[in-house]
Amino acid sequence: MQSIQWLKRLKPLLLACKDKASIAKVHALMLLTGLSLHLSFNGRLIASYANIGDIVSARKVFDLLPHRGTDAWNAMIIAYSRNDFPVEAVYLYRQMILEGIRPDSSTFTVALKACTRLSDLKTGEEIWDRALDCGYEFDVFIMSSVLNLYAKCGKMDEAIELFDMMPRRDLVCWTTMISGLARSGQPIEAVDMYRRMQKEGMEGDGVAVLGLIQACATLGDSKLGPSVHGYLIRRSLSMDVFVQTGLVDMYAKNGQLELAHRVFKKMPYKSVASWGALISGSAQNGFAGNALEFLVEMQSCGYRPDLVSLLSALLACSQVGFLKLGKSLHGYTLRRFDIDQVLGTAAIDMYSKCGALSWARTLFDKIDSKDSISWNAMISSYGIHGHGKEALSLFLKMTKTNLKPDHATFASLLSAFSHSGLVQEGQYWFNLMVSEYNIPPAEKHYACMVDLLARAGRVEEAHKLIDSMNTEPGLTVWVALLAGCCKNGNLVIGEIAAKKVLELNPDDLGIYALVSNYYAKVRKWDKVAGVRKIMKKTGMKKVPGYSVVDVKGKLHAFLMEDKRHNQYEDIMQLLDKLDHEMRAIGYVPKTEFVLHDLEEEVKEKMLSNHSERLAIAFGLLNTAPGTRLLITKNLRMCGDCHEATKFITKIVNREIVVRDVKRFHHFKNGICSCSDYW
DNA sequence: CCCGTTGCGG
Repeated sequence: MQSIQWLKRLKPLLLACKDKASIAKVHALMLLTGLSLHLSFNGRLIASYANIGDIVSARKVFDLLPHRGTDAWNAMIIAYSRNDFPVEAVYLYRQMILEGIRPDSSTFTVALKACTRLSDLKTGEEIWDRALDCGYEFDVFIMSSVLNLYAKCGKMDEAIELFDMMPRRDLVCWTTMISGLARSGQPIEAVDMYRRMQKEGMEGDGVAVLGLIQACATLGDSKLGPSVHGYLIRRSLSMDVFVQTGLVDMYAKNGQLELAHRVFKKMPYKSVASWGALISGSAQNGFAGNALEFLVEMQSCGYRPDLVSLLSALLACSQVGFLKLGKSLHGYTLRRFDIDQVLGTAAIDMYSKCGALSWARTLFDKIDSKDSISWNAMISSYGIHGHGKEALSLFLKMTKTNLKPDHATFASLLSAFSHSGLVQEGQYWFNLMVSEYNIPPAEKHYACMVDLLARAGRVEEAHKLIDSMNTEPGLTVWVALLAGCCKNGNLVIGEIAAKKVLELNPDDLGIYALVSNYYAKVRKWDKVAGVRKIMKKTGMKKVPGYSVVDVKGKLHAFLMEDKRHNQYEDIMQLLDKLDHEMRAIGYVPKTEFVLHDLEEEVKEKMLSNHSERLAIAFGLLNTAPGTRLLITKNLRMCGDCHEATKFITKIVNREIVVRDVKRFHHFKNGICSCSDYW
């Protein structure tokens, strides 16, 4: 009886222990009074050590116990599970079974959680079978763990089936289903699940609504998100760091960066993940500058950037061609984290997109444990630089390793062929992908092939390939076909492609620009007007085009008609001078690339005001003669600017490298490395 | 009686 009273008195004491010394003091007291023999008390001691992350001491207590009951085993399994040792947790569960200790509901729950962490469906099902044998058929704790196991292992259908069979469901089970659906790419079903829960008389808490928030983040619905946010406020649900970070992530993913920032600024306590959500959201929506500023701000606020934030920052560098910063970030990240494929792959991508293809290759050769993603990144790198042959030889090298080329590898390879106009190779490997590698061609593979054929002038063949598809051809293949028709002009097929593209209601202004260009090319002015009418409707993604030029390791960004720039006058003067010289050697402005109804002369003026031209002129003005220029554009390079740049390299005798959203263009002596396959 | 289950950024 006395020991129970001791237990009651020492329990809060033990829970309040924040360091090893104070736990050890209580431990010593227990040994002195003989309390250590009390089973449940030992469980608490193990838990206390586990709480402060001292797994070694926890295990020492466990090992020294003369009698180990279910509670002690549970405490040790929980200790492993909580401290990120799922393998050990599962191992201990197995040992417990072998030693004939009877597991209880808690044991199964925690062991299942550990399996979920490991994505080990097989062991999980085995544990669940035993739980059923032990009579825990209707235990909601075990059931929610099983639902979560299925959800995390990508078996959402099984989870739904199981969920529907349950006689009683608590809020945690509903929440598991809602966030499981949201994260497995079924956001609409997640929202439906929430509504179904409400209909059955259950109201969600903050955690459940967070599932809804995640659904909105993947749904990309700019109206549903704020309405869920409003619902959260109306019901005055707890807004902890998790929920608030979820909101930041949701707004950021939907491109509503101002709203994301507003929620973020109001957060009383921020976590590293909150910063990460903001940084990655900015980087992924093309706001590279903001992403990098947030990284700096994060550090000055005393937060240490973790791998996720750093990877997002690397992505931002590769978007704007910020080689200098990208390189130092890569170095910094390497020093802090183990070299792994994720970082390696991100860095390969960054180096190659910043124009340092050979550095990318050096890094690639240095990575010890390359996975197929590393190979794919390197193959794509050759592709965007227009080195189709090198991409192929690297691919062949990969087939000699024990890694199998997958659908993504072939997507990289085929796109490399299309950037280099290697039609025969493309057809050969496309066929082999299906017949030898048993990879069913997906939309992206067809898009590459259509692109390859159509741009090479084989528009009919491209159209036939689309007809042969087993699945409904989507937007990307029709856009590829139309782009080919735009280049080579094919009235019948171009008409079909343009119609299909419009039917699919793209939300990207760039695609409408392509349709408009096509109609302009075949002189169907009424259709051009029709497309422009659609473009004027709001609700479409308006990505402002900008170009960035690297001058002595410093970046300078230009928008179209950037008159605020302090060298604007000089830039315009230089462009004027170049314009005259260009015309003298055969340049004719391609005014069809201007999408407004204006006088020809005004259109020509607009062309020479494009951001890429301003960036080139600024670069020419501020670097020594002969210096290679590197320009990065966030959209496709304008066709007229592409033509003009060829002439400029001839006149100024410089190498100009432009990386647009699709690929690299190395301009030299009046020709471009893309052979006009842009 | 308690424990254990669901939730953030790549």
